[in-house]
Amino acid sequence: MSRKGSRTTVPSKPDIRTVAALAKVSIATVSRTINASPAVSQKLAARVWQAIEQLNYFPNTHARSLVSGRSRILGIIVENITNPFFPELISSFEEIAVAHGYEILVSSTNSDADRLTGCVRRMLERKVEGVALLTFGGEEPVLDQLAIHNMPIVLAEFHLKDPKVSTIELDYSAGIHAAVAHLVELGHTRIGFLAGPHTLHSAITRLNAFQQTMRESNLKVQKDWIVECDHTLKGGVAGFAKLSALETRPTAVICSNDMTAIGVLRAVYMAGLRVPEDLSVIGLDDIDFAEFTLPPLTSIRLSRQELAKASFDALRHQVENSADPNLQREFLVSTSLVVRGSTASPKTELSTK
Amino acid sequence: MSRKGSRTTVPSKPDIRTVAALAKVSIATVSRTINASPAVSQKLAARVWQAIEQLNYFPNTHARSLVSGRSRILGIIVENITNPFFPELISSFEEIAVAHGYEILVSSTNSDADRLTGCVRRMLERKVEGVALLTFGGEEPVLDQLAIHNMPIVLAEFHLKDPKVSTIELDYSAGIHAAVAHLVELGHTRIGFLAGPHTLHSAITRLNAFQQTMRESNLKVQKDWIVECDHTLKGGVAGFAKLSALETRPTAVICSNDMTAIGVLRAVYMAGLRVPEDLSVIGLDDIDFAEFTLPPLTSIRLSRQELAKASFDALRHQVENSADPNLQREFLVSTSLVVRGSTASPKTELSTK
DNA sequence: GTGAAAGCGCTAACAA
DNA sequence: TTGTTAGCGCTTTCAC
Repeated sequence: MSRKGSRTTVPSKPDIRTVAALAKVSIATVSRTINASPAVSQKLAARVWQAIEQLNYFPNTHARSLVSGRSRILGIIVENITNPFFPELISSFEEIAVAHGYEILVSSTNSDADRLTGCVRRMLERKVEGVALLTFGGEEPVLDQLAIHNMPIVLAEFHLKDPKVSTIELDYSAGIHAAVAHLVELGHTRIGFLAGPHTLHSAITRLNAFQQTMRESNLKVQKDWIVECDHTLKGGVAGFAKLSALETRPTAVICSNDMTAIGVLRAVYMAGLRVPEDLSVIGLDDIDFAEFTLPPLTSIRLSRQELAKASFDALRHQVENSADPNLQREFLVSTSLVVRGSTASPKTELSTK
Repeated sequence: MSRKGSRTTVPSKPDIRTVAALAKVSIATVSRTINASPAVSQKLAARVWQAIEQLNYFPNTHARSLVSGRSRILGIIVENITNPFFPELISSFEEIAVAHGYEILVSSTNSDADRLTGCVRRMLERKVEGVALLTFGGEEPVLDQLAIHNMPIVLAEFHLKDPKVSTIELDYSAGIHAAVAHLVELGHTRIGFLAGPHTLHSAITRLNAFQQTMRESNLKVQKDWIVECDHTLKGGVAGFAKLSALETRPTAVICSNDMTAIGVLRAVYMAGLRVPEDLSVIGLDDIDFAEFTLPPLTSIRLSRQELAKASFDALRHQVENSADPNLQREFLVSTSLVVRGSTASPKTELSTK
């Protein structure tokens, strides 16, 4: 059977040997040209490129991956693509990856362990070269699976003594410090915290950073001023409901993420109260939306660009230096406060209630 | 050279022949078992599955794709992943695709022709089996490229006489009719429209649907009540600025998408005015956020689930029935009005100004 | 029902 | 420098 079984002369999908034939060189030379091997003479390279143009040829990545063992695909698994924080993160990650010749495979787990397992499985099947596990929690079930396959991974806020695992540490203290200081300066002493789900590392770290900061600032935080929400808009609404049922309420609240904060904004409004007059609220993440809420949300900024860049760099380092004995790396992404309109001095009558 | 070059006995990546050896069958039988070919006896199939479990084996998709010519990857290209409409759409699409054994490749073009070209190129290289081009405009430059490769595609609001191209028609009239009727009922007669960029099909269709509806409702729309924005939050702010500079202003405005509407909400607030008292605003898309804006946004719902499902179905139909002479299909996704708090009767003094 | 063997399109030795 | 060739891991005839 002949290799090229096309029945017509229609511009059928060109093949490396179609190119070779047209350029009158061997397929090896075509391969070398494509891969920018220095061992090709200018003359032949030119002929090859011309043939490539003419045929509108491009290599089959599956064949390439199969033989080279390298797919040039990176996986990125996020917690919830519906939280704008993540699309912004993915967008940055994609941009950097594509610029470096990598393709990305995106998946969202919605904090569902089964979905996560499925994602990882599919990524393993597709032979991704590394995975950025940006779920901020719940990654334990797949860690072994990934380790078996010796897969480079990067985790946020989760340390592992494995040379293939890099960590991105998020330093919330700077931002949270600034947030508390900002509130104190405005005259607040009763500051609450709407936490994220305790299953998320990020939620715990954020809460801890808050408590630590409050201690350092000699501010007491009443137990019921800390309420666990779920990082969603609805969760913020529910969180505020709990807070407003209290005898002594906080005059300001810091939220574990912006979605929660936006939910609070909404709930306060529905309760006939006003932000920031009746309650100051501060978010965390500083998603693009934060600037467009009513009132504009004061938020602790966590740079998606930095996080994406750190993730990519960690992965790339591991992928491209797999000989290096000490691959594990640690990155630090910091936070800072962006003051907008959702914070103000507490009303006197309320603050003494 | 021996085929299995592993230097150790460490659980190295199992291969189809590792499985075959362990199950004491041929690799063909393993392949048949995996692919659920009926021509395998229960007995052998059981042995094979056991070996697969034991080795924690799964097939190499690149090898599979290479030989079968099918990658089981679908591409989805959206306009702007930063607009929550799209993550919601992608999320649905992914869910459906994964449930049917497909992987997806996501890309966002940001309405940049070069980026689009790059996306398509990469998808072609990865041998996707179909592409959902949900950019709502600007897809012309890549249509030929895709046609050359005989790629099944699905387009929104853009018809093409090509058997490999399906179209999803979005019926805005239902929703826009309802929106205008709602405003009229509230007493509005001066209704403006903040359009999307004229480079987007969806923007044009939406504007046309609005104008048509206004005509049918015997409502005059002043030329400068229609202002072109860009479907972003900032664009909405800018759009309102233009509107408020007018001599005679509309008392209500329908926006081409929710992002624009949310921008308007913000701009009105900054101008010291109020929604809906001073201006009624209606969005389009009904993204999840719409329910959480202040006031909650009245919006024309465009179901992401329906759109995702129609896109997937169109693609799947074409991919799996490529013998069918009449592959081209057309889907219709409808819209409906969701009334919330951003619309009310116009203030008398303003409406007579 | 099962197996042997021929490639899918490409890269990377190895030869020349 | 360039070409020849042996596979990468799998599916799929074609014999048995």
